[in-house]
Amino acid sequence: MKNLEKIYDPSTVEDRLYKKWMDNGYFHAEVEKDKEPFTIVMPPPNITGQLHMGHALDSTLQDILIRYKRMQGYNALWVPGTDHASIATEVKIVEKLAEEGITKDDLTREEFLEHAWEWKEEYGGIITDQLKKLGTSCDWERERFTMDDGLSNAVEQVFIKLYEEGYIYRGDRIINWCPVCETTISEAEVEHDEQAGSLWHIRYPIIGTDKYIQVATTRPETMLGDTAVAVHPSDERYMDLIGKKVMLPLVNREIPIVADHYVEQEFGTGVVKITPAHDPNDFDIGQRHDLEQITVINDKGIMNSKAGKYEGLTISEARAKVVEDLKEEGYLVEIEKHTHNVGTHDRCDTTIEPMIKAQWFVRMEELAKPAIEALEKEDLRFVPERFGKTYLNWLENIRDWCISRQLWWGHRIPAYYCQDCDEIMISASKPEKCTKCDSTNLKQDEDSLDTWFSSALWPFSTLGWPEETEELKHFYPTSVLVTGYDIIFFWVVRMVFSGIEQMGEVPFKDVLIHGLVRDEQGRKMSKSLGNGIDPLELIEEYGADALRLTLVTGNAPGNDMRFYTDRVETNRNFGNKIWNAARFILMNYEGEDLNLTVDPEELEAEDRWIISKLNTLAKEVSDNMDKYELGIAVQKLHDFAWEEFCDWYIEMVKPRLYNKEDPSRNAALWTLRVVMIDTLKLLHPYIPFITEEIFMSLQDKEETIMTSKWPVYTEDRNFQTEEKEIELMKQAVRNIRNIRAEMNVPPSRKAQMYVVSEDENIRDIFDRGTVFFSSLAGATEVIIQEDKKGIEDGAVAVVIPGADIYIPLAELLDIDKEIKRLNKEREKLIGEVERVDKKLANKGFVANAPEKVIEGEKAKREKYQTMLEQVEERIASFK
RNA sequence: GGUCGCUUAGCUCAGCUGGGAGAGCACCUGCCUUACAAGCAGGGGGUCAUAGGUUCGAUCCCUAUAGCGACCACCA
Repeated sequence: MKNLEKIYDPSTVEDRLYKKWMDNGYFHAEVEKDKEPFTIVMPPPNITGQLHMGHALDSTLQDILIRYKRMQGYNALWVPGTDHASIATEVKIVEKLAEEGITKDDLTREEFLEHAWEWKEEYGGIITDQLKKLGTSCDWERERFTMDDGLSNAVEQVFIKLYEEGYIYRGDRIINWCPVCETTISEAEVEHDEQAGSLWHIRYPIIGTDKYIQVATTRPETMLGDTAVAVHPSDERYMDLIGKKVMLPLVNREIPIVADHYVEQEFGTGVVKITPAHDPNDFDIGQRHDLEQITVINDKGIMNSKAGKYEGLTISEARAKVVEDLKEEGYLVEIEKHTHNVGTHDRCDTTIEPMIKAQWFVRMEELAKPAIEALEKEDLRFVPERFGKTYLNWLENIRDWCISRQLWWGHRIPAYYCQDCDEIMISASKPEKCTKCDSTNLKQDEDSLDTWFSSALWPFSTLGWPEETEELKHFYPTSVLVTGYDIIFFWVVRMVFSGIEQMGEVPFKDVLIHGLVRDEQGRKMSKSLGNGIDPLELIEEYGADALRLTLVTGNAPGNDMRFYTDRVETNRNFGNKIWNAARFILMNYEGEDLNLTVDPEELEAEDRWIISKLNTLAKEVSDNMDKYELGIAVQKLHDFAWEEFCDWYIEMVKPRLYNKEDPSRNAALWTLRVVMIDTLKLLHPYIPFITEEIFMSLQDKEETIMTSKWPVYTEDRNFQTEEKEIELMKQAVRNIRNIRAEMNVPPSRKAQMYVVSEDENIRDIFDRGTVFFSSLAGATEVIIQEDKKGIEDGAVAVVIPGADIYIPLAELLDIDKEIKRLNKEREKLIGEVERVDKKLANKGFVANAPEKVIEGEKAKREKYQTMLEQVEERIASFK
C-alpha cells in the first residue's frame, strides 16, 4: 500500500498521468455501433495562438462534459484540431520573414507558402501541447487541421457546390479594406469604436449662380472622389436645387445635386457629399443614381493619382492638407466637434477603408432561412437560451458574406479565368482549356478564402466528409458545441447553415455558450493592456485541477467572469483537502486488505447516513450536469466532500478506527473507501488528475478512474431514518460547541453531559451516538436519562428538539448571563412559532399551497413549540 | 436607434420550474486536537436597486423607473 505525501504536489503527478492516459489510448474513440455516441468537436484554436484563459475555459467545459459522458458509458468522442487562421498567421509569417530580411514581395506565392508551412510545422503544435497541460481528454489520433488534405478537399467541394447552386457569386462591391493587412475583411471582423473627430462644413459653389450649398463631412479628404451632392427629396430648403450642378472645390469638377431618401434632413446641413468609391452608403446612392466611382485612395491607404496634387500623401496627411487648402480658398465654413464610430480591423486595430473591389460572396438570404427554422423547430438549442435571440437577430439581418481574402495563406479560391475570353471556370483542379473558347491560357484566382469558410465545415469535415465514413454516420450530428458568445456570428451561424446545406442536418443539438474571462478589475484580458494571466503559469504553480475548478465555479453560464488568482489557491486547497482525506484513509488501512468487505448489517448509522447522502448527491449532480449546470454540480460536490465527508463523517468514525479491537472498524474502513471512491468519480470530470492519482492509490490494481462507472442513485442506498438520526446528532454537537465557545470554555476543559428526554426513541438515538459527544463535543461521559434527576442546578442546558442536554460547568456558569441567553432563545422561538401560526391561519395558504409545503410548516411548528417549552421550563428552574 | 443582460453580505459572485437568503475571499474569537495551519471549531454581517402589479405567498413572474454593461445598426 502506498503512502501519500502530506501535501499534494500536482507537478509530480499531472504529466505522468496524462502520458499514461495517452499511452493506454483512453482518449481514443472507435465507432461502437451498440453504444450511443456523444460527440464534441473542439473549436479549433489558431495555430498562432498561445493558450489563454478563454481557451482554458472553453476546453475545461468540454473536457468535463466528455469525461462525464465517457464514464456514463457513451461512445464519447472529442475531436481536436487547429485552424490555419489566414490573416493572423500570414501576419506572423511576414513578421518572421522580416526578421530574416525578406519581404513578401521578394517571394513567389509558392516560395511564401513553403515558408508558411515551415512556420506551421514549427509553431502550429504549441497550442495543442498547451491544451494537454490542462488535461483535455480529446482524441488526438483524430486531430485535424483546417488545411490538411481532407479538409481542403471539403472546402473545394463546398465552394463548387455553392457556386453551382448559385449561392456563390463574384462582383464589384464596396468592401471593408484593411490597408495594413492589405486584404478585405468581412462585416463581422469590423469593430466600431467611438472616436472623437470633427465635422467639417464645406461650401460647394452652385454652378450658374453665385450661391453655395453647404455640406458636412467627417472625411474631407474623400471629397476628391466626390461625384455628387445629395439632399432629401422633400427638403424645402434645397428642392429647387435638385438637378443643378455644383463645382467641386480644389478639384474643379462639375458634379450633380441628386435627391435621395437616405439623407437625414436634420443632421448637419442636410446636404451630403457623395463619394461612391469610399463609403458604403454613398456607394448605394451611387448605384441608385448611376454615379461615377472615383477611387482616390490606394490599397496601402495612400492617395493615388486621381487625387491630383495630393497624390502620395497618407489619408491623414491628405485630410490636413485638404482642410488647409479649403480654408485658404474660402470654402471651409466651420469645424464642429463630433464623435462618431470608426470601423477598425479587429485583428490589427487599423481604420477600415471602404473600397470597391471585385470579390467573392456567398448569397446569404436563402441559406439563412433553414438556420432560423432550426432554432424555431428546436432542432437547435442555445444554453443559456437568450443567445438564441442573438443568433436569430444576426440571421434575420444577414448580409452577403465576403469570402475572398487577398492573402496567400489559406484555401486558394478554385476559380480559373480564361485570359482570352474572360470566362470564369470553377474547378477543383486547373481545367485543361477554357470551356468557352478552348484557350489554354488560364489563370487561377490569386485570392484565398476567409478562414471561417473552412471552419464552417468543421463538424463534418473532421469526421471525413465528403467521404461517407463510418465516423460521419455514427458521430454526426455532434452532441454539443461549446464556445464563447463572441463567436456566435463568426462561427456558430456559419456551421449551422453549412451543416444543414451539406449534411441536411444541424451540426449539433445544443450550443453551450460561455462568457469572457476578465481581469480582477473586470477588463478584457488583452495583449495591449498586458493584463492577461497565463494559464500555464497557474498550472505550474497550482496545478491544472485548481485552474479548471476555478474556471467553472461561482459563475452562471454565458456570464463573464472575473478571474482572481486567490480563487485558484482556494481550489488548490480543496484538492489538498481530499488528498489528505485519502491519506487518512490509507493510514488507517495499514495492515488491512483494501478490498475488505462487510455485511451490510454491520454498518453503523453514520455509515448509512453518508452512503445515503452520497446516493442522493450522485443523482443531483448528474441532473445538474445534464442541464449543463456545471457550476452548481461542482459546488454540491465540494460541499459534500469537504463538509459532510471530511468534517463530519471522518471525525465521527475516528474512534472506531483508532481502536483496532472495535468490531465496527471494518465497516468504517469499508465505508470510507467506498464513499471516497464514488466521490472521486463524481469529481473526476472537474479535477481529473488528483482524482486519478488518489483512485489508483485506493486500488491494489492498475485501474483508471477515467473509464470507471459513473455512480448512479440506487434505492438500496437510501437510508432516510439514519439521515434524520445523524442530522440530529450533528445539531446536538453543533449546539454544544456553540455554547462552549460562547462561554469561553477552553477546548481542554472536558465535561460530563446529561441527555434528558422523555422520548424513548430519542434516548435510543443518543445512546447510539454517545461517542460523538466525547469525540466531537468534549464530553468525558454521557449519561442518558428520562428526567433531570441528579443533575446539579448550575448545569448549562442545550436545547434540541425533543431533548435537553445538560453540561455541569458550575464554576464557569454565570447565571444572569445564562438567563439572558435563554431569554434570547425564547424570543427567537416565539417569533418562529408566531410566523408559522400566521401562515397556517391564512386560509388562502392552507387552501392553495401544496400538501408538502403545509406539512413542512406543521412539522416546524411542532418542533419550535417543543423547544420553546423546553427553554421556558429551563428558565423557570432558575427561579 | 435596436436587442440582450446585470443591480443579492465589505469584495467577487451563486441561487435549477415562486414556499423561511448562500459560497469563496475578507473580518472577529479560540485552537499547532497523531489526514490536512493549503487546517479545525465558533461568530458578526444582507429592506435581494426603486415603485407598482399578479399570487395565499415574490430575490425569483409582469410593468415602469434609475444606474451599469455587452452586442448589433448607424447621421455624412
